[in-house]
Amino acid sequence: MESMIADIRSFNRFYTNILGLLDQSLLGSGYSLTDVRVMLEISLQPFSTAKTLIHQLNIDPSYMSRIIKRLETDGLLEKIPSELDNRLNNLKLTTTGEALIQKMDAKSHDQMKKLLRCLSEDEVRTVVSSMQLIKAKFSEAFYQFKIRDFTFDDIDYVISRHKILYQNEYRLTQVFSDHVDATVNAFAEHFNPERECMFIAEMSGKPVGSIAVASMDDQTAQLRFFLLEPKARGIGIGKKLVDAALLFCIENNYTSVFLDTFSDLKTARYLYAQKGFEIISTHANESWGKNILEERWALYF
Amino acid sequence: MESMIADIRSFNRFYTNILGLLDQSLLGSGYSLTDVRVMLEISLQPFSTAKTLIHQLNIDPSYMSRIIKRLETDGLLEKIPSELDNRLNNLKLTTTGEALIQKMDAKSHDQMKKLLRCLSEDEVRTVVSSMQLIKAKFSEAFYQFKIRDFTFDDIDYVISRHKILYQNEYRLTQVFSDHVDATVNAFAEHFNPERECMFIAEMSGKPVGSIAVASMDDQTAQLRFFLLEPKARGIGIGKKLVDAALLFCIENNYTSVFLDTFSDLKTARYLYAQKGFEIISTHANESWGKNILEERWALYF
DNA sequence: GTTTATTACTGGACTCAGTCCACCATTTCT
DNA sequence: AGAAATGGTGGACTGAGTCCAGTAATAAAC
Repeated sequence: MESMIADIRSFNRFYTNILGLLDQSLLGSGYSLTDVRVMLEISLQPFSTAKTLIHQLNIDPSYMSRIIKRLETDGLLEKIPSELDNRLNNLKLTTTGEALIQKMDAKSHDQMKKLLRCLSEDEVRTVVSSMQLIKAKFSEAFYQFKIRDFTFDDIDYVISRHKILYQNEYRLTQVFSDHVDATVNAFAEHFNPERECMFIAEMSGKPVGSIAVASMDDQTAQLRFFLLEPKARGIGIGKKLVDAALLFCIENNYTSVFLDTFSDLKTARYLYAQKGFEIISTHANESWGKNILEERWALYF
Repeated sequence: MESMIADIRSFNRFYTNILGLLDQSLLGSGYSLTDVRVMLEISLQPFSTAKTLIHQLNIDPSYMSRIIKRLETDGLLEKIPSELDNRLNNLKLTTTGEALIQKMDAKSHDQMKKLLRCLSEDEVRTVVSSMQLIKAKFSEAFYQFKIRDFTFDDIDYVISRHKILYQNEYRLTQVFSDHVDATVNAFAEHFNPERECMFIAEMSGKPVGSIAVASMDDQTAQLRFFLLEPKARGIGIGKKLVDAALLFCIENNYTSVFLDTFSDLKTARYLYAQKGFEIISTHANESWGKNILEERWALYF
């Protein structure tokens, strides 16, 4: 065991060097790693506020204020005063900002591609699966998360976090809040344990996410209330939640599942696409906030 | 391929966080990561000079000067004026300095151990082997390795690195150093290119390892001077060196090969056993250091 | 054997990233 | 309504690291 720990520490030193070399791609852009992380986060979740970024990226509030100010004067992002709370400013990259992020992302992607040019596709595949194993085990070691059935005590969590996270991240209106209140409560009230389910993701004993399967008819299920706390993102929990829900659908002989989401939720949309979902209809919904493009995704087993 | 690159980059972001958390073990020590890297390097290679550190760790000369000065006034290292060149100062950690490094190393080790406590030994084993795979493939991608015949210019490298590495890693005495000096020089002097060979492993053009085949008689060869720099370990180069040496033995009609090693060299011993070597005799040798159990391994074709 | 160039190192002045603290405006709690 | 909490901001500061201009010692050139 001792020698394995030494091996892991040796890998850490090795990988520190690798990451150091890779970070040099940002050099010369005039923006620090932190600046880029901020822009990336805003790009992934438009209508973030300074607050959410401070927590997600673990940056000093004062420093964040300065970064945002600088990026704003550089024309890379714009502040949109929140209608719900005058202290808040929703943040959104300008087209210039998006373009810069895209350019950096492409550059970093190319750099990695170039690095891997001397490895065969099969070799890269083994590397990727090794990385996934490490990520999974380390997430487990660091955070201890699990997915469990919900209890009625979780309803409050699901409602309040849904409201807060969506409001903060996507600047949705009170109409959306009321909608969440109503639908979650209705779901819980008419809950049919034979045909429906709700799962809660826990990280170190605290709920950090949710997903539900609601029965539409004998053949058709709907995924609902899919939520993941920012701090729990990017370690495969979202995927596991969706997997658990889809497994439930298959086991219960549903032949199709659909879900409603909107175009800003990029990570979630990527996950749906990966699972085989396809967009079957879209429509603008202005009552939940400005410029919301609702989408209905469906998957047929 | 594109999505695999995305996966790798996702792993990089994840692992950046992990490493960030781990680095916090240094916090509160009053020394920066750079300070520690400097001390570690001096600890591994005593009598380094500022010059060598500047190149090895890629630190600004002026900054290095300041770091050294600070560590000196803190009583962690001492400057020993070089007798050959008055501009040079040889650097050596004081016992306080060594103790500090040891303490930090132990702390870092414990931290990792604690982190892994919720994983089974088997799980850790899979993590370690995944890491080794990544290290091997990335090393291949980042650095270019090759194994080549030695030239007489390599003799100095083989002697000096043998001394330094064995002294650092196994606390061997001056007697061992002298022995290396004598045997390597003797080998080079009486070198018979028809029946003997020495291979050098190179990483990005710099020697990182060696192995030699010495002729004992028509039938019997001896493996000698097997060495691999720490940074080049764990990526299959040692195996390649031994393979090259054994191939040479077979091609030159030797019927047996033997080698002398000692019981502390666990990784090397594992490699020998894998190749079919067996221990044919052991004896304690106290003149090279404390508690050295010498072993003679042999392989018959 | 003196001049010139190079090397190893050093100190001053500076930049840049990030932190700490005090403060304001707004919102929430009671 | 008043107290407490929240989101955000600017001033002053620290600490890491860089740039440049030296100095002393050594090596090379003529």
